[in-house]
Amino acid sequence: MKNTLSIHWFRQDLRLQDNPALSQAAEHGQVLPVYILEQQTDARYAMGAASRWWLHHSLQSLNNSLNGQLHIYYGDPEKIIPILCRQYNVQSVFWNRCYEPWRIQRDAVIKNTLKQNGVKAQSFNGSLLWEPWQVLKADSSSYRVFTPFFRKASAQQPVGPPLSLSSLSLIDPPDDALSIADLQLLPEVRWDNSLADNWRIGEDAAQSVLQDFLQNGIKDYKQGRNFPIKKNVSRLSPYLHWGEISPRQIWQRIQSIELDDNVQTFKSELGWREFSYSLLYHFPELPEKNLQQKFDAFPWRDDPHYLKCWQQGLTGYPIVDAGMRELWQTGYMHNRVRMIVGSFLVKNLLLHWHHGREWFWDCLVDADLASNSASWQWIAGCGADAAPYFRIFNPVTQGEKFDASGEYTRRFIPELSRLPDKYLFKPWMASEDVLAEAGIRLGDDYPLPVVDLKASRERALEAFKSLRP
DNA sequence: TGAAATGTTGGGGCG
DNA sequence: ACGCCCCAACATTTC
Repeated sequence: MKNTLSIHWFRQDLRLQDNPALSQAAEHGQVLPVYILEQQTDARYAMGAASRWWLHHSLQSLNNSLNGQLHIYYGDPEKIIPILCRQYNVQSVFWNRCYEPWRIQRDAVIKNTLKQNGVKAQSFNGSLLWEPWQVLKADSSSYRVFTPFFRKASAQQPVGPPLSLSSLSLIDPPDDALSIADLQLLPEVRWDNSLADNWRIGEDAAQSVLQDFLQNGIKDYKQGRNFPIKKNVSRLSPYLHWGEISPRQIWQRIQSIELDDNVQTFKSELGWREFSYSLLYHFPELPEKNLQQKFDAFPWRDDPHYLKCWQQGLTGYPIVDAGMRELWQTGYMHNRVRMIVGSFLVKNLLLHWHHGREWFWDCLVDADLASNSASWQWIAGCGADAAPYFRIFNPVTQGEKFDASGEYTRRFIPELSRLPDKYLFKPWMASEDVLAEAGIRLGDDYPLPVVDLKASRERALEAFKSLRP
């Protein structure tokens, strides 16, 4: 082994296996493994509370895998990394690329600084199957429609095999180094117990979640993924976001399974993640600006009461409220239900998709700038390849169709647990007798509908019509 | 990766 | 037997 020292700068790649930058650092010699909690001045990009909670545990797990030798810092990487390089006489700095616009700019500055200081700086692809500049149309412009994007991407040279890490020779952190606890990532008011019940965090956990999905979930993925009570979704999104698993590791494992409709559908879901990153890269304003400009004139309402009802799961529509409470309690929401609550916020309540983006950003353990922004634009109808605006989900029908047994809804809305299936998704239709029998006083134990479905649907369609010239 | 309105068809009850 | 109506079931159109 050569007698050199490299920094591996951990970011959204909190794993040891299939980590291109880390493997490279390890091959160069000794490694200084660094995590920097960034001082984020732009509130739009500051981590949400659920993300901070996950990060705390993910760092714990990573630090354990590194024999407690992870170097923890807090502050501005532009300053910290050059200082570390001088302090430890570091020859090279390696990291895996991130694609948030502010990070792309910032990383470029750091790379320049390091090169000027005579330090080698090199970045790698550790988070995507295809980087945004690798999937372009014939005229070098980027795709705005998913299907051709995914077709083009899939036709590219096959995703390479994951890298393995042979041996790591690490540098001990100094005695006065920060601990993970010093980062104060956990909430002061300890609301996180219900999150902890739902997740195992870290690289090993990610592999076992994948293993379980491949053994059980994927068999009926195409159909089963629509039913929030079934265990057909992978729940890999937070692990992917934090890089506890790489998409390449998942892709490779899938290749060994017989390619049927279920596998194809799951692959295309990984494709949607890639598509979101491509959109964010080529349209850096994706988190803010409507991709379809005509939506700039959309007459959104401003109604804090509506918003609060939605956030707290008190809209009076059980499938919507169940989803919002699942989000609050577990840091996650089943994808089908995300579409239902999204449609409800943007269409029935006529509130700006930015409100949904912000709430999800704060509550989701898989909060991801690319996926979150692209998905809210999709459901709002203003995005790329979006759901047409007039596609408005009916929360009663959706509940009856996708949670027919009511198990999901009753799990998160226990006050409705004794209401018969027939009225579970429309409690306001139940007679006084039925409600009394179920022990429910509507408007008291559970809210009356915050808006009328038919009227709010028509209001949304009117609002949409106003955009047409 | 909708839902509602509207249109069409065909079986069966009934005068 | 026949026409008429009703309506479920399905298909198409519209938002």
